[in-house]
Amino acid sequence: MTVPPGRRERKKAATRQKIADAALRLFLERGYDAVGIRDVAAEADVAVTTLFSHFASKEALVFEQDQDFEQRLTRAVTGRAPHEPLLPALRHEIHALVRHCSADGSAPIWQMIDASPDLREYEESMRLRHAESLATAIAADPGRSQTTTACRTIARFVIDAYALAREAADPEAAVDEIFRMIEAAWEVASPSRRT
Amino acid sequence: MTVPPGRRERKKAATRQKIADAALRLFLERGYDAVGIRDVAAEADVAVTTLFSHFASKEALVFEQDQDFEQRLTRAVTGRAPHEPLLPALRHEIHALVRHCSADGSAPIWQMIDASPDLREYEESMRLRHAESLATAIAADPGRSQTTTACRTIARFVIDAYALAREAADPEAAVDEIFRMIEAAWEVASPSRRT
DNA sequence: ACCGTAACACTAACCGTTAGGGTTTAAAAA
DNA sequence: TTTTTAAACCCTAACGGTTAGTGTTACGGT
Repeated sequence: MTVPPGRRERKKAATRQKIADAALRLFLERGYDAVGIRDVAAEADVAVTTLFSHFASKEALVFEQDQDFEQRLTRAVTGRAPHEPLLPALRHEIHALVRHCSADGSAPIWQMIDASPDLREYEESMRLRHAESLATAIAADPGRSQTTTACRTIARFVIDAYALAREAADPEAAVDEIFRMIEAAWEVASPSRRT
Repeated sequence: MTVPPGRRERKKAATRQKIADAALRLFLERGYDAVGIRDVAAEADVAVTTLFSHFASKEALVFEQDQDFEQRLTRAVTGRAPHEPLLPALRHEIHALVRHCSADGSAPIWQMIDASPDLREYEESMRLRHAESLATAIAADPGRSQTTTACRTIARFVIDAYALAREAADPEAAVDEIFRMIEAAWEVASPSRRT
């Protein structure tokens, strides 16, 4: 699996990128709704069926770069220092993600997403999937004694923090505010510390 | 507005009901995906355009009875006894809602929903809307000093409780467990009580 | 050199949804 | 009552995302 990728895989990746680039360009130029799948395919000079073999849906074209969101979250859990507490690590990661989406040169993209109900809905159900894998990561954390339900709950709360902070007037402050609430929730879910 | 509804409105309501009934019958018989909009319209003996003048989408046909979900939540907040605490009232309501969906004769419906990604996605974005109006209701509660962000956060958490409990092995116990966490989160969001 | 198959193309369709335009009929205005 | 308005309905046709069916090309392993 670590062999240098052959010409075939490179071509495939190039095609995928070509499609994603064409899509993003057209979407930003004319607006998401005003661009059809057939337009994107034509711009990228591929067949419609090819486009759909690379992307599962029109919405997926927009969230192409966002696959690492899930990884970053789970790694914030699994890849942290031995005795580093869980929630501050997650808070730090959410901070970074919020900053990445609001300050970056990717601002017009998020503007477009916020303007389209389809895209917002798609994003939300992405987040739900992310919450599930985050819950799994949390549940697998060594030395935990929380129930499965508690882990899934906290995972959802963390995803909520991201979603709510993005819409807040001061996103960074909102992350901190919500995480204070999450920490409290996490505390009472720990059967280890009795009052 | 309290006048007896005229013939016109009665006919309209009857048509709507006829469509909803036909849809549910076909969906349960053949499965949601296997039934097309044109099938439903034919079964209800109306035109496709008529169907869409009563229901915004195919998914909406399934959640027809579920419009009061939103109202029940906001009323649990706005319509409770003067000094009754907020969260126990919400917990009680969520308990009722969870019971209603899992025990009832509506079990096959929820089975169908859980089996269809489209329907799950639709439900989730419904819940988001519900969370928003719940947040508004909470923010409008007299004697509150929480921030807008805190109110929206708690509203989301409550909706999460519903969603997570429905998927848990013991839904009722899950509601209680999650609400313990929500209560803790709500506590730290209150600037009124200093440690 | 050869074969299996992954990547891509083309056509044609399916399905949810909407626009356009027309008919009936309940209800409000005259 | 008569007239007028408009809501509810119907039909046809289409649009746009998505998929099935069927080939064709060319890379990669043998």
